[in-house]
Amino acid sequence: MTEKRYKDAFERASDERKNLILETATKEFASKGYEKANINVIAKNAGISIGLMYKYFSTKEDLFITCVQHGMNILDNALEEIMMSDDKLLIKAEKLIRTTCIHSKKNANYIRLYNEITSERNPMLVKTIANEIESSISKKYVYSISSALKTGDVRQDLDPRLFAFFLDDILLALRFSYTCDYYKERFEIYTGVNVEEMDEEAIVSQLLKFIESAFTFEK
Amino acid sequence: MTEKRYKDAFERASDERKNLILETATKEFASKGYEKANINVIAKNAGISIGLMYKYFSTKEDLFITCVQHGMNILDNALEEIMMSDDKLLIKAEKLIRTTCIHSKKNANYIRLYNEITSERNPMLVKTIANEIESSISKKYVYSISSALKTGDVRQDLDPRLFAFFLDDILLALRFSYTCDYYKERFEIYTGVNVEEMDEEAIVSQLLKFIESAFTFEK
Amino acid sequence: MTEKRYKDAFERASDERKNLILETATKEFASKGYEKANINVIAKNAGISIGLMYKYFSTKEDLFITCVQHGMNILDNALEEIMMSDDKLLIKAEKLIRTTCIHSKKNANYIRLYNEITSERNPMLVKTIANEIESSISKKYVYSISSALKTGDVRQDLDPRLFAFFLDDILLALRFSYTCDYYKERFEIYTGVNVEEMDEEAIVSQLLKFIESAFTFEK
Amino acid sequence: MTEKRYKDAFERASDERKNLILETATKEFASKGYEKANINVIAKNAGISIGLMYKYFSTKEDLFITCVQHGMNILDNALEEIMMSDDKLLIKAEKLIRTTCIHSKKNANYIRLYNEITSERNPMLVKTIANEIESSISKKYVYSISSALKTGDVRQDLDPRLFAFFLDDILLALRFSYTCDYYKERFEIYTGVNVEEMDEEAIVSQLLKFIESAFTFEK
DNA sequence: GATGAATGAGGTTTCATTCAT
DNA sequence: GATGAATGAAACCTCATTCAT
Repeated sequence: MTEKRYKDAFERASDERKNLILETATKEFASKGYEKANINVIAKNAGISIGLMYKYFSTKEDLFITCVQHGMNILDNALEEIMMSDDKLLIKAEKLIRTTCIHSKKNANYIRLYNEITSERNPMLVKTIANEIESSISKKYVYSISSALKTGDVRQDLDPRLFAFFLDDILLALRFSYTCDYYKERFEIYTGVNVEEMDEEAIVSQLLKFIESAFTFEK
Repeated sequence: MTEKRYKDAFERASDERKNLILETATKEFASKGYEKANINVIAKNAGISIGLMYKYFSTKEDLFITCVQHGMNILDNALEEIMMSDDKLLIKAEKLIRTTCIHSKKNANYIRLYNEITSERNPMLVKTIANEIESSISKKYVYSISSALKTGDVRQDLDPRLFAFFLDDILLALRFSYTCDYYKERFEIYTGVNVEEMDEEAIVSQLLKFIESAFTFEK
Repeated sequence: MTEKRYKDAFERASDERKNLILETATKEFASKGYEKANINVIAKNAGISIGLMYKYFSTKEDLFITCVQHGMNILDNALEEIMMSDDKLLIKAEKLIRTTCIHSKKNANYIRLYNEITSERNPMLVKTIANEIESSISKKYVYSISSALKTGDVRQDLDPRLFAFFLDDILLALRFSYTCDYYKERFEIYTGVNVEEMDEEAIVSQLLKFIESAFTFEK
Repeated sequence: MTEKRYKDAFERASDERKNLILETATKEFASKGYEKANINVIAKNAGISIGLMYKYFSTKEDLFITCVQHGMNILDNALEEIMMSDDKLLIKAEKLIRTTCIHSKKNANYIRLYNEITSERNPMLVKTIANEIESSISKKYVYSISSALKTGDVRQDLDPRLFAFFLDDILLALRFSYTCDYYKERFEIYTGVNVEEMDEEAIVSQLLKFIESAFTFEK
């Protein structure tokens, strides 16, 4: 489903090499940003020649996109299990929040790439990437909420798609708050505490309250 | 309070010129991104020489920051009135949502700059900017929620700062959904409808439900 | 005799202003070098507008040359008295050395300009400046040595002009050693001591020996 | 011992190319001066792209310093043989003078760079370069004079380091007189004759007299 | 498959000088 | 006499991409 942006030669490379290249590139893109990241530097740090790099990826953009897709898969797998379970919505929500926190800390660089993509201007590219990244997750959200609607576990006057959207807005901001300098500072400004020093339980419990009420209350 | 990033010469320029420069620059930054924006092009489009541009701003970065600050002031003013009123929290929330929608459409380019800043890597700069942008708004939120806490208008077990944070997360995503290509696509993926074609009332009413419940429900 | 490189308007300015401009400019040229010195900065530091600066001097070069000429006059006056006295050559030499040391410390910036001129590439300009600077001094040297030749105070087989040249070579190096970073370091490398910390008497006495022998010994 | 200012890639280039680049650059620096020299022009004249130039040298400054070091090595080699011989001091002196004249004519551009360095303002850089250039030569001088002191070939009351300094002052001025416009003019003003047309023997014999006396005479 | 030398367009920034007021 | 806003050419340096080996 996701369009591949690497050449066949990359597929033929050893897993070790593939991972090394992707990790090295992700690190560079995450720390410098797309424009300032340097493909020649990435190649050197990954221990391959620039020529070989271009045997693997046609352009800088393709390398970047491949990194993004790779990160997206990791996130998707982490959520897959949670969302496909038979748990009630609020149980899922709690798992979702905890997983979001843990995953964001562990895969900080991929989240940073995600934020980077977010300000990309190439409309065609953006459309493609957004679909690759968001479709899968949004479907899981909407599916779970719709199921809860049918079982009467949530208020009946909610629009599942918009509520899924609002929910993800908060989780998205949380992810960025754990990983991107600007959002980290924003988090501290709002809460008065540095994310890294904040008690994770406080976030979980408060956010759970916020969501639980939002989804279940009905006048 | 916000540190100025323009030179005295810029202050001495006519209001007309100041606005033209800021608007031209904002347009360029918003459409190309910081790195790809071209100062020479901005100067030409603003009808001044590049030399004069550098009499007004020491660096490309300073010009960018000044644009961001300018956009932030506009947003801040728009919210000032709402947040400082005596309205109850939910009335404020409704006004807030509507204003966010309207303002985002009208000042799309400034919101785009905001998103751009968000992926900046210079930690010092980011810290400064984040404070300039977020402090004022966050204080308004927290103040309003805290007031509502005292008057008993909202549930007593909420943490005003975290709830303010969650609230702004959604409004932030909404702003970006109106203005940035990636978020536009994301919005459509979630809701099935293009933001520009969506009935604004649907957003307002659903988001209001979401917020109202989140803030007022208590087991 | 020295061609003036300032405009009439400069002459009409008050002495205070003239001195301030020349000193400010000399300082800038001495510390940054001709190319990197900034006329706009000089004007600002001298408390006049750049427009007025150009009413006083047609070009940056003219301002520079005027500074050089000014410094040269100061040096020339310091030597005038010594060289025109009736003292014997070696007495003159001693006074010359001492004066060179003192003057160099006091007028460091002018000496630095002198060194700067020395690497100028405009052949016409160089010719003019060299004549303005060197003619007067060289004549004094040659005259003094020639006199000493006639009175039999020095060896009869010396060429007064070449010996004057050799003598000035050393004094020139001494001047630069007191004022220019490179020559300061060179001095320390040769002598093992920083010029500023060296006992001036050591220099005087050794150089006097050097010169005395050179001029008076004959097989 | 001298710190290298070129990148590894430069070392890997062919000797022919290395020489061509250094000579082309030296020519440009010598004729225009450091500031006005144009790297793009140097690259073009050396027949390589500007990009490759920057693969060889990180900055304009590094290219310049490398040229200076290269010139210094040539000079150092020329003096090595003379100074390390068993000749008596005055024999060495004669060879030194002749070699200085010949070398200066043949390597005029390198001497010009030397003069250029002399007015550099970066104190750190100047210190480094001065040591790279002067240490080797000064040691040779001081060693030779000290030896002569022990064998009783020179006056016993001289300070070998200061006398070495005075000696080099004159040779330095001679080098510049052969190569730099300003010093050429100065030479002519002092001697009445253009350096290029002057009988080299006159210089050698007079300077030898000057030095011989200075070093051997004792009251 | 793998290398890395080579390219060159393009962008930020500086500053001497002009000129209308 | 005095101002300072305005100009714009020019230079250093970066880096994605190619291609011969």
